[in-house]
Amino acid sequence: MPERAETNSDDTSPEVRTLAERVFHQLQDAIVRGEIVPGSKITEPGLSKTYGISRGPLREAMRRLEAHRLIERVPHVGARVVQLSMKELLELFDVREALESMAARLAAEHMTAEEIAGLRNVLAVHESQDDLKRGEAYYQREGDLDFHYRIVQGSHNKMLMNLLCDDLYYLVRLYRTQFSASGSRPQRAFVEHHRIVDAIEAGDAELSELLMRRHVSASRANVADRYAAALEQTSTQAFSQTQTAPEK
Amino acid sequence: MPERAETNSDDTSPEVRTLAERVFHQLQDAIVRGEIVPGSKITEPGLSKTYGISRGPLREAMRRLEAHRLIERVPHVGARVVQLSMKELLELFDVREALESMAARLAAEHMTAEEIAGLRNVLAVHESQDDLKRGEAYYQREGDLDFHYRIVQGSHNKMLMNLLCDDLYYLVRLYRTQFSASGSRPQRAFVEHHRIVDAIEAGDAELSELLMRRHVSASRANVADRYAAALEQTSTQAFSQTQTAPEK
DNA sequence: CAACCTCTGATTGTCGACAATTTGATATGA
DNA sequence: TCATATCAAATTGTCGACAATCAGAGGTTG
Repeated sequence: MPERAETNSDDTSPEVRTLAERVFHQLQDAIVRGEIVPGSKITEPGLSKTYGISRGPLREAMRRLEAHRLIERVPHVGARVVQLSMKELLELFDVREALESMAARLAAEHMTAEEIAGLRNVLAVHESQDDLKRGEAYYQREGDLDFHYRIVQGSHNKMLMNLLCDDLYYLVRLYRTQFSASGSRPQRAFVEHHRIVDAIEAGDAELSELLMRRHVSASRANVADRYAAALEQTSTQAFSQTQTAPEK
Repeated sequence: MPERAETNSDDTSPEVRTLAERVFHQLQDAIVRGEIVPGSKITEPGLSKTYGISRGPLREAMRRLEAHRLIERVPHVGARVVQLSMKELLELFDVREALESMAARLAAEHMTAEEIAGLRNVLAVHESQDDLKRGEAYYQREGDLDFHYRIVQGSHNKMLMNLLCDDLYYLVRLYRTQFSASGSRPQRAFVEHHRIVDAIEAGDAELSELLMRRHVSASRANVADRYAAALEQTSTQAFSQTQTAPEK
């Protein structure tokens, strides 16, 4: 539970001792949650006024957002929030498949008993919420990432953790708000999660890797299928936007 | 050949229209080449004077270097050039194994005839230099990366390209200057390179992935073995530094 | 009417100065 | 001698102002 530090609305959180840090996290949250509409242009004077800080720290925060691929900057022109195309989304899934399968393999080798217990606990929470039948949204939105988070942590590979947790997962969350449709194959994904934990607990590195690879791959295929179906009946309801022109 | 834009000693290169951009690339090169000694502290006034720019753009460049994991910053304290430990180096190899095997798989599916021809040409250049028996240094240092570069490009996955070429490969080069010893298994790696290209040309995605995975894994094992051997005879000559205390 | 040019407004890039914090040294005391 | 407290120098964080550049409105010309 104390993993991610979110909804830290303001002031002196543990690691936010500088204005640039704080506004970086605030902007990151705002973008991931869709509060700043994807594709829209963001100007330095505007943000400077909104967050009540000077342009100096703001520019540093934007540089970090750019490095995390949450905004795109063009010299002398400006910056705008990224807008993932379906192509880029599928690319993201390929990277996740490679990285997370490796993470699962390493997790099977290095995860401690406590970490495995915590992982099982996450599954239990999901199960209870799934029984309530209304947890689907939460399950797919944040709970699913909790599961993947813990496995990456269990790999005990700091570089892997940085890549997945600090870079890619924010993009995943951004996608989930951009394409309003959630993955929506809860029960199947749920079973897969259990199988993966079983393999990790058994210390079966190869199986863990294989199952995680299939899990991500299936998720990717699901998204691709739904997209194709939505394209068929051009009444694009499920996928709110596909390639809408950048506004303003 | 026009791939990487290096040795752009100064001024108006194609994409370097701002001071922050330029000093970023200059610092990146200086760090990767070891001109700035790893672990040493770098101060803003110092760099500001060295490169003749104000601290504003300099700080933005440093933020980018931080995002690329080439320097480490502590708020209110300062920044220092990263110093890879053997543990981190092995972690880097695990990430490369995951990412590059995926890249090889995608390359087998998407690489064009021209790209494959270019790849074969790279191998030919390596071969001729290997015949000269003195190309070992080049082969292991830059030529090897050329090969991997092209395969990643051939994956046609922009996200993968960004991760590997913009982030990890600079770390790889940094490691090669830090641990002065080169990988040094040229002939074997050379054969493996050929096998991989064969598989890609045949469009065999699974085989390409497997061979690349083994290739990176073998490289990792080689480094680990050499390190263990160097540790045995504590006269650490091959590995210049293992965990030297940060200086100054 | 369309294409091109000009100019204005706004935004980005850069700089120097001031405030806040840390680090290391010096001095003081037990 | 060791530990602690104080202080000064340097470095980092932040700000406001100026210069350079771009996007769009409006007018001109073919």
